[in-house]
Amino acid sequence: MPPSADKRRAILDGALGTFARDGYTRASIDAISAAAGVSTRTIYNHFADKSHLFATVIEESAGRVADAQLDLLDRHLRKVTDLEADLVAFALAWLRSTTGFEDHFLLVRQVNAEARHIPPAAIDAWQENGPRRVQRVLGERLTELAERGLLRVPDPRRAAVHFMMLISAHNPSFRADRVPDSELDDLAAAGVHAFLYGYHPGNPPVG
Amino acid sequence: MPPSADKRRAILDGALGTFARDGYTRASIDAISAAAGVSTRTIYNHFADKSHLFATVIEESAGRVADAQLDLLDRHLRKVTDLEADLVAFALAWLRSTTGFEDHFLLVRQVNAEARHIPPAAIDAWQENGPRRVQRVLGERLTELAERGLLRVPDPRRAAVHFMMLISAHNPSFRADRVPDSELDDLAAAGVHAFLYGYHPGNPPVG
DNA sequence: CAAGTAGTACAACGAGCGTTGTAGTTTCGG
DNA sequence: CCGAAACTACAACGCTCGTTGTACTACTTG
Repeated sequence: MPPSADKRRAILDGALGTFARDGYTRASIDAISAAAGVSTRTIYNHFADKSHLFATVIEESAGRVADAQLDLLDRHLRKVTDLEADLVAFALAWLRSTTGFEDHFLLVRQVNAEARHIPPAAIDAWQENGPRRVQRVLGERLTELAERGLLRVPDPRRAAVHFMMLISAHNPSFRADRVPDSELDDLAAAGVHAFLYGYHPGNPPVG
Repeated sequence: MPPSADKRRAILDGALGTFARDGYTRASIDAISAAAGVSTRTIYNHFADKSHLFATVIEESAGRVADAQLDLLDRHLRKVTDLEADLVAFALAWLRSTTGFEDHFLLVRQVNAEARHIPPAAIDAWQENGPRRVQRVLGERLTELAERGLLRVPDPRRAAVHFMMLISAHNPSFRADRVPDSELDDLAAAGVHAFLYGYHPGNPPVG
């Protein structure tokens, strides 16, 4: 009888929510086991200790989020016909998708806060398995658009980061405060507009 | 003999560093008192409890950082002659100034992670006393530039946020990894260029 | 059906923490 | 120089937590 994959899944799900909401230190093994519907002992049968559980949770969750985002990239930026409209549609889909992964992005903020207390290897596994993968592919799509003459992209990775920051620019210092649904369209449209034309008065050229 | 202002300052300084590095939960009163060179009892003579101490630390620190940033705004964006060069100089000064406030920005990440466990009033006091003040003034400066015909700024607050995000766009998901000094110039220059001209191939207009 | 193992409930441990009380010491204004 | 009160050192309290051991139950597989 091998350790059950179902229990493992339940533990990871419960741990994600608990770590995300309470942070590493505050999240007790008891609380995680309760959230997972599992005994504390079972957690220790699946994971060596709390820190290994945490590292597994963040890497696994980042992988799933990155998969979803890569899917969005594929669906929106493979065939672009109306540059600005398609970028806005993509930005909106991107923003809306974050609603389904709230615990994950909460957890990312926990990682940012706890960085000093997390082994660099775990940080790197998370970054590589998640954000960096997405940034690379977004950079590739932007490069394709540049090759079609629709953009000017001297540094794909930087352009990808600029794009992501602009479309999610709500409150730079406090990511926890939510964007009201009614402002999502504005946020995406303004972000894409700034990404394309900046704030120089000559732009957009034909405006 | 009123409670000593020196001791209060020492407590706030020690608490800032300890909270910033270890987070609210992990930072023990013993560790804070040791960092401050003060007995634990003195902390409780100055502050009601740990949570009030934390709220005071973040608000106070945010105020000092905001003052420094407002100073930079005054020095760089009052008289602009060469738009792009002056913005790059401002961006660089801004980025360099963060080096002197590392503990503060660490603390901000802790607040982002702990948001659910901090009273909304404390969050608001921090936001108002710090980031929002700076965003408003940056918005005003950008508006002045727009009135001189140097920019097109439909929404000052949004433009301010876009500017700040673009010039500090290093790793969106992991703010803890430092920008090497050698890349600061590139970061500022690329951020300002994107802010002015975006990624549309027609820009910059005169090339 | 029989056996072995995953899972559970529960108790126990040692350690750390926030907070308070107390008694002694330092410091500073009058 | 004296007295009030700010400060310190220290012990104690009640609580929580990570982790482990143990004895019992449930399930799956041969």
